[in-house]
Amino acid sequence: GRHSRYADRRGGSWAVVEAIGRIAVSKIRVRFAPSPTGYLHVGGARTALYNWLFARHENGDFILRIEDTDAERSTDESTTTILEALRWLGLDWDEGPEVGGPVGPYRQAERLKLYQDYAQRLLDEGKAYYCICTPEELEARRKAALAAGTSPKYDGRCRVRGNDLAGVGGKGAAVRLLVQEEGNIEIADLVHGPIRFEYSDLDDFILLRSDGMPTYNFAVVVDDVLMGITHVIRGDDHISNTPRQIALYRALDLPTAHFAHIPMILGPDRSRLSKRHGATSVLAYQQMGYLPEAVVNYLVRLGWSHGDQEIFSQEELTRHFSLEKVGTTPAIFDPVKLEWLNGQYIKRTDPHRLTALLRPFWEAAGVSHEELVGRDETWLHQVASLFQERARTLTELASSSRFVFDGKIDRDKAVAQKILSGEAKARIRALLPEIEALPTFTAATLESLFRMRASVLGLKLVDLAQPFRVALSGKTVSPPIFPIMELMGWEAVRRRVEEALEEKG
RNA sequence: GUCCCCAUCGUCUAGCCGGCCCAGGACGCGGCCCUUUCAAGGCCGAAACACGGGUUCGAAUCCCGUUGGGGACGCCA
Repeated sequence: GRHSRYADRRGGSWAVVEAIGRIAVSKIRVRFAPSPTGYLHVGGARTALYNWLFARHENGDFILRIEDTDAERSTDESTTTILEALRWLGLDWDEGPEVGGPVGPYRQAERLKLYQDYAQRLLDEGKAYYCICTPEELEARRKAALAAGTSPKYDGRCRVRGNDLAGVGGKGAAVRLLVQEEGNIEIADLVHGPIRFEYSDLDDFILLRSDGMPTYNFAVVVDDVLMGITHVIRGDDHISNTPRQIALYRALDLPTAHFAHIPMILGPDRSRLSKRHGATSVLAYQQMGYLPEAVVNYLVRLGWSHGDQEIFSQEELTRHFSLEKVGTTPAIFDPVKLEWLNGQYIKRTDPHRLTALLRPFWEAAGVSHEELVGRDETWLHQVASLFQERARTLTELASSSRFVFDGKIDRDKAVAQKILSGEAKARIRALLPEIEALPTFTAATLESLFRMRASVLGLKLVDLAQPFRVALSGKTVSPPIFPIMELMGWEAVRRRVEEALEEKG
């Protein structure tokens, strides 16, 4: 069974025995292994999320590994950003950068010796060989093959030469795996079911580049083995890498991990999600005023479902998540539904947290820092809660509630002209002294005054309230105006209204 | 060119070890209700089993093929 797999594994290799000795043998172990060549995008985030949920559900370990073997493109800044995004989403890792762990280091660039040792072992056993073809030659041959409409596989020309170190020198040569020609490889994929490949479709792929750096496929297998990874959960686009990796497990004589390939997330044009499809960076959603739990909830439902349920708490997610319920169909990222979900989460957020989250967004919307710190907490909560029902993002909430503070307002000129003209202005002027004469300035007293005047004038309440709304907020869209007026206070209300009345047009 | 994956409303999906499905939920869209506006909420509506063959008393569900989409084939990951 799955829980005794480590016992089999112990015979495999000295390093494995050593590494595995340091971790619990019956635990599920999964990993998320981004390459630090950019920000964390929503596709990667969902892969991380599924790994994390699987680990939490199974009471296993979630490991973070940085795949930075491409020195050209990897940056520390990128690593930092990815870690930040994962933290923001609440995906904490049990082992990895910054937290350490028993089978580290967790950055591939710091594990080069390990890969070289394993490559040497394969070389010694005659399962790998040196290749002295230059990248330029290979590139030219590949292009020619593609242009000719034939298979661009490596032809194995260096294979026959043998590992004559005197001739090759080892230096400057790449190391390739000698792939057998007969037989097949079957992936027992936990999402797709069995997938079968022929060895003959594979070529002798490179393990170590001529500069000694490992390639992706090689480093992944060495690390997954040494880190005791039991389940590899990753994107569909890795299916065709899997037979290569399994060939490597076999050459190394080690039991393979379980694989689960999840379908990719596509753009609206059904092609791979990319920058031209708009915001794909996880942290961009933070900046646009999304709640991490909304993003998580949206992402988890892209490819996974639990009956008719749409909204899940984190506890429900870890309780219900299972790979069996992950679908096989690629999903299109729909920002509109994300926005809806975010609105749902904003509505459910308690005012304390909401207010805390809102501060930077209010400042970004033009509320001064002084104004913000000058207001007491309860007042801020009231403003936040008055607007929280109708906002879909924190940005939207902040900008629509900005006018309640003593900041400038952006009056919608067209609307203002229409609503604040003629008779409406006269009504506002007539009402101001009456409001001032009110014994108390509260939402309740304001509303009853407005209702009374409306009935005397033979108008609807809205006809009287609407001009005030526009005068105060600059827009027709806002929460109930009387509570807002109460929060603003009589002085601010009068000043705003008078400013609006003086405006031309 | 070779290999692989996928195929239910516009989108996310339920159903898929066959009958409970003339296909359910959600977003979005349209309408109505509620309402001082906008939202939120409630109710109603339009909207899908890619196509063709089988197997079967019976298929969205199983099999084959076609078409369409996607991925991989790198000294990128």
